[in-house]
Amino acid sequence: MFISISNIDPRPLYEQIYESIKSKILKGELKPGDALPSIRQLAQDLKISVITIKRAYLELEQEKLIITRPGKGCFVADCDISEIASLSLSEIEQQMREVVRKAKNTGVSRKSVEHIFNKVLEEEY
Amino acid sequence: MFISISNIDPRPLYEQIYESIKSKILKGELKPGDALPSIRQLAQDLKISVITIKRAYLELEQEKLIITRPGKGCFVADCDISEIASLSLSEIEQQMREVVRKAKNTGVSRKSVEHIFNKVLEEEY
DNA sequence: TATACTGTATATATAATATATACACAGTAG
DNA sequence: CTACTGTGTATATATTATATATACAGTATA
Repeated sequence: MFISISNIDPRPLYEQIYESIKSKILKGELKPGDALPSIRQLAQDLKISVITIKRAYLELEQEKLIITRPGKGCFVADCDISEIASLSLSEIEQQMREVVRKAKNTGVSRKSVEHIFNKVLEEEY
Repeated sequence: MFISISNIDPRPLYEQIYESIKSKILKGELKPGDALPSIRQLAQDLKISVITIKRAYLELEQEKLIITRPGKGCFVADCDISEIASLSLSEIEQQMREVVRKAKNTGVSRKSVEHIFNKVLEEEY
C-alpha cells in the first residue's frame, strides 16, 4: 500500500489518507474483502500517530466503504462501487461549480475560463 | 457595502469577508482611495466580532490591497488591478487543476470531465 | 475639552487536528 | 492453559485555528 501524505497539502492528514484509500477502492486497486494496512503499521510507515490513521479509517467506515474487526484488522466492505463512483462524481461537479463561480466572481470572462480548463485538461489527462 | 457571510460556507468568516472585498476591488466596485466600512460598523452589520473583521482587513493589508489609517479608517490602496487580476487568474487555474486531478484520480474519464465542465459553465455563466 | 468616531492590544473561549499511552480483543506457539 | 504478538480502542492532553469581549489609543471636530 503506497499512501503518501504531504505537509504542503493544506488538508488535514486524516483527510489525505481517507482520500487516498477511497481513490484506491474506486480505481479497483482495492477490492471488497481486501485487508487494509493495520493502523499501527501505516502509522509507523507514515511516521504519524495511530489515532490519525484511526480517524481516517473511521470516516471510511462511516461511509460503509470498509469494515473494522477489532483484534483482526480493517477490510474493504462489500460495497457497490458504481454507487460510490456516482457520489464522487457529484462531489466533483460541485467543486467544479465552485471554481467556475469564483472565476465569474473575480471578473474572469467565460472565454478565459474555457481556455484555462482546456489547458489544464491537456496537461493533466 | 453589501457583504454577506454564511454558516453553510465551510470557510472561516474572516476568509469569506476577505474574498468578498477582494472581489469588489477586482470588479471595480471599489476603487483606489475608496473607504471601506469601519470594522465596527461592519461587525455590527454582520453581527460578528470586530476582531474577525480586523483579521480580514489585515489579510487585505498584507497583500497591499488596502491601507489602514489608525483613527481614520481603511481605504483601498493605489494598487495595480491588472496585476492582482493576473494573480487571481493563476489561483483559479490551480484550483481548476486540483479538481481535474481529483476527477482523474477517482477514475472519471476525460469525456465525463468535459461534460461536467460544460454543464456547469452553461449553468453559471 | 468633550465626544464620537476611527483602529489596536490583551486575555480568553471553543473547536479542529494530532499526539502518547494505556487498554482490550483475536489468533497462535509453546 | 499461558504467554506472546499481532490487531483495533479509549482516555487524557497538546497545539493550532477561529472567533470573541473588553479595555485601550489615535483622529477629528463641535
